Amino acid sequence: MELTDRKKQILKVVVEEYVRTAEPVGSKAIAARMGGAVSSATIRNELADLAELGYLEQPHTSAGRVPSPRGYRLYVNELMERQKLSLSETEEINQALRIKMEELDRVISQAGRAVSAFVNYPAYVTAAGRRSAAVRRFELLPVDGESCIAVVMLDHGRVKSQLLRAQLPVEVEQFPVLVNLLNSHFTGAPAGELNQRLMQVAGQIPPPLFLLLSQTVGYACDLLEEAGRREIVTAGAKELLKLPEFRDADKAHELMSFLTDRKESLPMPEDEGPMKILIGPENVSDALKDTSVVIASYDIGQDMRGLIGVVGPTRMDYATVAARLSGFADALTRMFGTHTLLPKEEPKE
Amino acid sequence: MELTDRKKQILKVVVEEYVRTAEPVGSKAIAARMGGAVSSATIRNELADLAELGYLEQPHTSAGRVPSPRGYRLYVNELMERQKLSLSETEEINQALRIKMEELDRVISQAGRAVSAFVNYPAYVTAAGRRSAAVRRFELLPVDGESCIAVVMLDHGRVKSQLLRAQLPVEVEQFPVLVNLLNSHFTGAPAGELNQRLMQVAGQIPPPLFLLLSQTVGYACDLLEEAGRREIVTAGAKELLKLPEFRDADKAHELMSFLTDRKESLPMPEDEGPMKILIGPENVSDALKDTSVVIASYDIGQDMRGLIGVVGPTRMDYATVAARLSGFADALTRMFGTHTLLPKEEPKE
DNA sequence: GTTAGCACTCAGGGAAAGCGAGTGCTAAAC
DNA sequence: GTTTAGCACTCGCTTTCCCTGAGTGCTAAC
Repeated sequence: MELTDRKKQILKVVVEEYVRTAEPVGSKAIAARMGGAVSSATIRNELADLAELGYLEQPHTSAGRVPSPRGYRLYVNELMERQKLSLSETEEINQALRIKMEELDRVISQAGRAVSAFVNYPAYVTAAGRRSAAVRRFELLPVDGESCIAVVMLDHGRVKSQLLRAQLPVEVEQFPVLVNLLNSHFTGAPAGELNQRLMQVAGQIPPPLFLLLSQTVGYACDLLEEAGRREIVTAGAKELLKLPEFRDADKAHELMSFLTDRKESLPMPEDEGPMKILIGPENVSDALKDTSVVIASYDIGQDMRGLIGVVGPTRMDYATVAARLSGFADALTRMFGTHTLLPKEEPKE
Repeated sequence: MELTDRKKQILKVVVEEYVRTAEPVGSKAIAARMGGAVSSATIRNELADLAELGYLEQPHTSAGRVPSPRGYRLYVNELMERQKLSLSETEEINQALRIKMEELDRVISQAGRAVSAFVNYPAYVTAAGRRSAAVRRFELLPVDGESCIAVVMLDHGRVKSQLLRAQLPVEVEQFPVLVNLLNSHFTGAPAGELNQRLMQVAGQIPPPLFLLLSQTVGYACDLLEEAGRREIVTAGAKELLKLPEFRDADKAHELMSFLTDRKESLPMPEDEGPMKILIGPENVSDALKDTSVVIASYDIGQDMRGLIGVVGPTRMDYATVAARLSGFADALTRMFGTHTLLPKEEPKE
């Protein structure tokens, strides 16, 4: 038995109708939506074939048909019409991203909320460097005899600073020495190596200075580690409650717990494709076995990359979600391209 | 009719039993829990009195009794036994707060999650200054001819920095001039005044410098505004789904939306008392009319103050929540007292 | 290959019945 | 006056049963 064009057409109608109503779709309804060209009896024959081929399922004998994961997959791969965003939708995205680009974390969490509100499903957002970061430059600003501000400049122009307190007094003249030492020995190296280098210079400088030094390096290590660790922000878990498949509080609770407490297990594809759709059992995590995830990637500067994902029931409006999500990803890429949050790395390096 | 000791005792049992089981409490159960000193018939008479006095309600004729908000209030004010935290609970709190004290925001959001997990209800956390903040000191670190790092030191030793790009080249020798200007004209003032001062010096310095100056001041304004604005973090909304009163998805959704989208309306008492309990209709927001909120405050340094709140059904285990919450608040206060995140303000000022 | 017709299936909804926890009242006991 | 046993009554909840109707699968005719 082969998959004729008409069968595909019917599958498409079933998916779209089921997505809309969340109710199994009957032969009559399909015949109606196909313009009455064929009768419901014909449709029934076709439906039986589609079920046998594994594209449709039947909740029980006397109910309509529901797409199987395989059916959704075919729909997504071949049948789905690529939607374009309307002008007002594009405007909505831009509006949502019209935020002060302060820290990356904030942008990401704001983006998460916005995406979720935009697609009406829970969403998650991440950003991670493609290679490990390193300190580009150190600076120390004396505050008083016992404390100073450590300024650490990372790649991509990210700057962080913190107040340090040396327990022992340090001469102001010593600071340039320390800064020199920091910049000559502790720049350009990955976090793991910094502590080794610290050990190497341990004996060569007086204790008060070393204390400050190690505090600064420790701070830098923290920053690098934090920059390397990808932070995952989830938003809009509450959207689940609007869906009929999650009216059951236990089910909703389970997935929400997953979204908030085990974010790390959310799918984070490494490959570079612009968009990925995981349907039901295609998901690795058990908790996502009967949900679908749509993931788009966006660029942050040259070598950082982020993901936006949307989690929903397998009965998801893939066409709309895909369109909106990729619109969002594009907007983010554009925004990071033009904005000053992460200026281009200096060429002279 | 007066409120005898025995009536109070019965009310206490009703509250505690109802909190435990979420089911209306019957006369027999009460008699049993009071050691069989009186019969259920006697209890019934007392229950009728308590209902008439407004401390109890009856969902329907043939059901047991349920505390009214007034009943809970009496319980909280007079009847509730102040619980002490067990050693393991104290340890659990300390464990949860054993985090790197990086930025205030992170500490707060981590604390929110921890509190929520600890009491099994949604929680929220805030921090706000008691008076408006001001910049204590500026510093500019040249990076190359066109950009520099602005370091802004606020009260309480909070330091923030950002990379600025002047569109026009600036001589390195000019930076100390600029820093002087910044420190002499733009420190100690509230955010609102900074822009006025910027106008005053506008004509007196060359454009490239002024550009950098205004960027720096703008950055400082943002920081001050951000520091003044109290950020509210909510966590653990999903805990609601475990409660029988929120098995209804719509109800849960409504409260969750409130918790995530209209946080600002959560109760934030101004008065200094260490703990506040709002029961059902005592809440101002409609969305909280049949929930209760328990709020504790903690100190951050000398003149910042934070709140932790817990939101739950009126049928809340007030004794335990109150004990755990105040334990948490104490732990936070202690932590901020000893930690270096916000060192004491220098006395010489 | 398509269609009309028809018997069959089965979830969902509503009515009816039974159950049981709990009440309120009365009258007797303390 | 307070407490208690006894008893009739109430009423939400659960179960059962029946009915309805949407939808199917099959067969036979087109």
